[in-house]
Parts: sequence; structure tokens; C-alpha cells
Amino acid sequence: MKTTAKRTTTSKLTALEGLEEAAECLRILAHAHRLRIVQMLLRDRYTVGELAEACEIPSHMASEHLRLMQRCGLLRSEKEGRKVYYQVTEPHLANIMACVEARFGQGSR
Amino acid sequence: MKTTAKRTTTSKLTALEGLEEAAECLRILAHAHRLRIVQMLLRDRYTVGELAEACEIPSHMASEHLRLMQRCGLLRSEKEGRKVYYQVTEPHLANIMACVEARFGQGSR
DNA sequence: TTGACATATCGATAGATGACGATATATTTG
DNA sequence: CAAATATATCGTCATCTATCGATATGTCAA
Repeated sequence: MKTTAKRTTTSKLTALEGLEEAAECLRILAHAHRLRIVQMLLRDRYTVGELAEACEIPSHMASEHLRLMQRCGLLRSEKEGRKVYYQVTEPHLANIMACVEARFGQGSR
Repeated sequence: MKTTAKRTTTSKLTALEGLEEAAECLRILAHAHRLRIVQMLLRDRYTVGELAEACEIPSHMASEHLRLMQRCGLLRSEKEGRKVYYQVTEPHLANIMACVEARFGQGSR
């Protein structure tokens, strides 16, 4: 055989197709305001306006961030009157956020 | 007080500055080829050429991916003759990669 | 020293992304 | 119904990013 028998590893690598999808999710997550939003939503559910205020951005931009994260399955929304509450659906987000906090701190740097 | 006393949460949020840095790291990680590279480097160390072959990209592009990941502290390199071996330095990468594998599978989808 | 090999860097270009103002939709209140 | 509020969408523009061919640097082998 010619190709790629370099090392003997037991566990298989993820298919490139899967990594493309993973990359898309990570790319969407990779934004300071979106990380802040996720960090808040891991503690409680919030409305678009509350999240916007916390990030100090206009609410139509928070809405856009939330739409992106909902579209790739990280969040879901629930309408109540004229407000919309968002919450986390992807269970791994807590884990990833924990890594971010461990490395980039909650003030701890 | 007027601002943001909405919920009572014990744990503090990460400073926006920290989230900016985290976002930069995540953005760099968020690329299929780079995820493949990290996945391989979590199992063993490899040269630029080996990683390039595995990703089916020209080695000068693998070199560029590796440079980016090294620059934000995820990897480090070690020169041996005319080859350069890369390996993982950021300990949280294993955790994040585990999330990716759990969600996007090693064939498991 | 010359040539082959491994890696890194440069410059250009096409495409993606983020931020914005304006506008649209839906809901409550008067 | 009209006005106010909350959220979502649209079109534009500046900026960033990925990729590529070309080229440079460093190393080994003949």
C-alpha cells in the first residue's frame, strides 16, 4: 500500500464532511458578542432586547446573531407576546464555554 | 440602579476583551482542514508534509494553517533536519475536539 | 557546489462576513 | 384604528479570509 499507513491509531478520524459542518458551527460561535450571548443563555433564558443591552449592541443585531446560532442548531426561541426568549439547545455548548472560561477567564487574567 | 440587575447569578461573565481573544482562537480553529490537523496532532505529532497529504492540500497551505494555529498558541513546532514536526500545546483542544467528534461523529452519523 | 527536497512567505484575487440604516412584521396599549 | 414596542429582514459597503502561483529559505545528499 502506498498511502497513509503512517501511524497505528485505533480511533478513526472524523469524515471531512463532518468537519466542514463542525467548522461552520464553530465559525458562528467565534464572535465575542455571540460568546457573551451563549454565556448568558447557559445561565438563564433571555429576550433579544436583554441580550442586546448586555452586549451593548442594537437589538436588530442581537437578533441577527441569534438567528445564526439558531440556524445551526445551537439555540432555540420561544415567543411570548411581543418578546422572544432564546435558550441553549446544544448540550456541548456548556463544555466549550467552560474551556473558553478556563482559558480566557472570568476576570481571571 | 438602572442597568442590568435582571437575574441573580453567582458566577461572573467573562470580560468582553477575553471573549474577543477566545473568538479569535475559535475562528482560527473553525476550518475543516485545521480541525483535521488538530485531530491528527491530538493522536501523534506529524510533519507539515504528512498533514498536507492527509488533508489533500498543497504543503504550503498546510504550513499556513499551522502557522495560524501556532500563532494563537494552539500548537508548537519542532524542527528536525529539513522537516518540521508540529504538536498540540493547548490542553483544552482535546476537550473541544471531543465535542466535535461527539456531535459530528467519527463516521457515527 | 549543485540539485532535490521540505517548509515558509509574498502578492494578488475572489468570496465571505460584520455592521449599519432603513424598513417590515407582529403585538400590545390607548 | 393609531401609536408604541419588540423583533426580524433587506441592501449596501468596508473589511477580512481562503486559496493560489511564484518565490524564498534552509537542509540534505551526491
